[in-house]
Amino acid sequence: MVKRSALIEVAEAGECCPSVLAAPLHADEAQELARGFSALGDPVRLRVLSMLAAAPDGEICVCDFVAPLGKTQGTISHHLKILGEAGLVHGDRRGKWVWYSLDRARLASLRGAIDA
Amino acid sequence: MVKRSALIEVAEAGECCPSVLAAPLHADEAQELARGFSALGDPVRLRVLSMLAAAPDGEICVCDFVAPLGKTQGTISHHLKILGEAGLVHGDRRGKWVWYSLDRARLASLRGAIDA
DNA sequence: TTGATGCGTTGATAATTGTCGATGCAATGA
DNA sequence: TCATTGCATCGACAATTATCAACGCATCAA
Repeated sequence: MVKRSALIEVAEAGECCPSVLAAPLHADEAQELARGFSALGDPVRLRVLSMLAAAPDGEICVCDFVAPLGKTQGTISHHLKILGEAGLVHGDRRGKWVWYSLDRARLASLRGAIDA
Repeated sequence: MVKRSALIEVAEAGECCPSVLAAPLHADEAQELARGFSALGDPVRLRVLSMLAAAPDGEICVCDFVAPLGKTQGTISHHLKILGEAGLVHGDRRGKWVWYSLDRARLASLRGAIDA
């Protein structure tokens, strides 16, 4: 797909961001949205997001999710990967640690899809 | 539930409806929210909701989902049940037909859970 | 260099889920 | 009454998923 200017992309917002309430969704649009909402459809991942939202510095390292969520490190890593693939979080490696932060714009995008 | 001013409702947001962004979610709150978002995490169900949102009369009978969505009647019924259990749709039987309608308040509630 | 620590990945397993075909039930009309 | 139609449910199956233990890799400190 050809990359165009940001302005044009914004002007095409109605085309790029499908909405559940605006008009009947096509199969591919629904597939894309469903991927996003599926990422929200797990209690562990919702708690990850809420912890990130409440973090004073806006970021939390993987090791600090383990104890509060009561899951093994491998499981936490698995959920962070799913959230990352959905564009909801981003990881930043600094030395031994990887700090994750919330992508509020992506969350707002999903919210917009079910907005009146 | 008593209706109060918007300011007070904002102040009490953490008590009445769990929010992902307000404060770290507890396991049971996350479980409840995850059930809602899981219902949104399937392309067929999203298309059901979008069809209902676009329906002129605000309701559609089960048989009218089958052809557009390309699924069997049993499968459609299955998805409608999941949406119903999540509180997102309601069915109303009239004679042989069951007419489903969208619960916009419930959808707004889920939207509010990921609202800034 | 060696040992320890944080993190991602892999393999395995149990549970859940999406789908279909078949069946059963209720309501309608002949 | 009987046949038909619309819908929910059941049984079965394949695919996905959540979880853990174990492993490998990278980084840091001694």
